Amino acid sequence: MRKKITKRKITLLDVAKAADVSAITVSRALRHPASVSAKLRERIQHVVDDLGYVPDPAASALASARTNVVGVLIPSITNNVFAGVLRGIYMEAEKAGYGIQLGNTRYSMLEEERLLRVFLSQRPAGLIVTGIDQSSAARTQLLRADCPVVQIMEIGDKPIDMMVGFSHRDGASTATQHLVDCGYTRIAFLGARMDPRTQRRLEGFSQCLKQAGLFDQRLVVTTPKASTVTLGCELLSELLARAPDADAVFCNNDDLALGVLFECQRRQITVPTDMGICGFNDLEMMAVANPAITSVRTFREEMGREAMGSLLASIAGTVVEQPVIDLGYELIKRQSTRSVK
Amino acid sequence: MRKKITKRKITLLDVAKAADVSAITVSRALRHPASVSAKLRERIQHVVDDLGYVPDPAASALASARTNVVGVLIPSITNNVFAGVLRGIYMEAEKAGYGIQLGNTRYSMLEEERLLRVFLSQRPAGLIVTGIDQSSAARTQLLRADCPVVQIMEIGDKPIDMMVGFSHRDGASTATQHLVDCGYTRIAFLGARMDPRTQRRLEGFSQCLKQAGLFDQRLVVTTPKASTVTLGCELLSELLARAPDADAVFCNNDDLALGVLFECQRRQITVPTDMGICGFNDLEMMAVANPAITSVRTFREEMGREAMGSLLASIAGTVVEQPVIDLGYELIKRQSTRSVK
DNA sequence: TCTCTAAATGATTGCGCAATCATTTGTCAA
DNA sequence: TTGACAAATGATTGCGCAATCATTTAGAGA
Repeated sequence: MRKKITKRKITLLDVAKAADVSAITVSRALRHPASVSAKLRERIQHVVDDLGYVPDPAASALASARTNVVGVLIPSITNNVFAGVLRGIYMEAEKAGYGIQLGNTRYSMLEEERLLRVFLSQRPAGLIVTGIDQSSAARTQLLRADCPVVQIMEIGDKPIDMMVGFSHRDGASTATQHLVDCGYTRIAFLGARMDPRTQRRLEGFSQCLKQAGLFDQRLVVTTPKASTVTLGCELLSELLARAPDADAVFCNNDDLALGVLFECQRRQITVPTDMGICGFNDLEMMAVANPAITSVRTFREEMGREAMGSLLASIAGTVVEQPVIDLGYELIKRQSTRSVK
Repeated sequence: MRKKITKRKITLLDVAKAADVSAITVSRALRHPASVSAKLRERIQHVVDDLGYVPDPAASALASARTNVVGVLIPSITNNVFAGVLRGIYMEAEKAGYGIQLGNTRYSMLEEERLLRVFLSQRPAGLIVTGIDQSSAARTQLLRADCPVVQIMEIGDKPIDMMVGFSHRDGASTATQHLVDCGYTRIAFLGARMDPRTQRRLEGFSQCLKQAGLFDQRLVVTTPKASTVTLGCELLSELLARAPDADAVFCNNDDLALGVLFECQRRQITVPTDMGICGFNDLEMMAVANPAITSVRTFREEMGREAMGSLLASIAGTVVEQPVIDLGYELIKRQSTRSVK
């Protein structure tokens, strides 16, 4: 299957000879055009185009001890939420000519450590990691890394380097308070996966309800399973079996919320009067469901862009003035929650 | 922000000295354990663990003119369909110790060419590209590439090297025939993005309906916009404005189908009696919608796994016995289509 | 025990580039 | 015109590893 290459590779030296300059001058002309006179730059560029010279990243990496690849560690590649973030990351990376190496930690700290070791051995230009709950070994590796690091999705007190995210606890708390304000009194929490961010959402939920004197542990239904629409149906069924008087649910995320809506439709439970529904992330489809589903909007693509932007600035040597960026969230109230006082 | 590394890097030579063997023996012990005696292998492994030696991929790539990175070109990173494929790709790649470099062509042939040039300059171990409609320049590049290539998502006559996919035309045709068999007579096509695969689905749709004597160009509603649930609502509205008598829709994909269902609910159009709905891909949520939505199931994760599997086999030098793998599809009939004769 | 062959191990070299330091050229003010 | 200094360019070297070829050792058969 493998084809043979017959033609010898065009190297920097070939270009240099053809342009009648030294190899290093060609190298400079391509990497730091400003450091070469305009005349030479033009001549060299012409020869480069002519010969079809393409730099060898491996040789460059070896000589400079630095690649132009940014490592990105996320816990899932099928989760819609990360798709948006990745999109933002790619957009910025591409513009700047950086490549992305993606690692899937599958919500496992051990796997994260392993991938980190692999990635760091490749001398990345920078690293983007998800969340703020790295294992202490991973944290140590990241602190020692000789490249900038951005933690995304969340914000916290002790950034390894930079952070771009928002407070999941506050987002959940705001959403829950909205349900309380609507007059719902038996408000449930449906949670899948239960990763650190979901945990914090549950904290925000619990805190808010305790303050309102409405917290009931029996209304908290969680599972370690991955979140799906189907699972939303199942969790609602479980909730109703346990607590038939539940009158609202705050869902870990929008997949579950949609499943809850579908299950309510099947059970002839009227939304929002018999059951209020609130999701998290505000996926595009939330706005067109029947009824449209209230959700906490998060700025995922922007998060990716900001993360890569900070990283690139740091790689370029700029002192990043704002190492922790809080992108916030926005509660989008729709028909699935309404005042039932 | 950048930290300084003080400790010198541990190299192959350091390990070799500590184990009292030559550097190349250490290299062999790590890459081809079988070619080194068991005794030595063990001694070397011990020293490697002891010193925490990690090979430098850049040096390895330079010396061997080969990386352990597989380039993957997909047209979208937010599209659910590719998320599944990527998952399969990552699973296999990880097991074999290969890294993935992802490129987003954004449905642009020019961008694909550009990314191909970038990727090929990095001496990838293999390439996975989407579809069979590469530009002739891209195709030439791929044919010349000195690494194995897998085309995914579709199958066709002239594989560059290997292919893993299915026939979109046949899938669409089967789904359309099902609608015909149900007794629908004014069957519409809703299509977004209109990439080559969607085009072929439209071809299958048209061909089937022409054969049944039911084809009507006014029932074909397409847009270059990216597919979303919201867009499904809009396209149905457009269809009904144009042809109020439409009694079934075959949707380009499941996002649109869900949007159509939502819009039918809003308009009090009863599914499946007043309107039959069929999607494509069979995303998880199709099964739990109300009514559950008929769809053409595709085997996306398996496609990723098979593609990477073939690639790895080819990289390993195995002669791939089956260069074109047709994974087929499966029509999943649900409540959104029912006999209305 | 000796030869022959295969398996195991080693020495040398170069992959293509950028860092470092050295040198040349150009520019400006006195 | 000259000197001083900055800008532009060049020569050398080594990054860490694997390919190639050479050599040694072990094992089998006679």
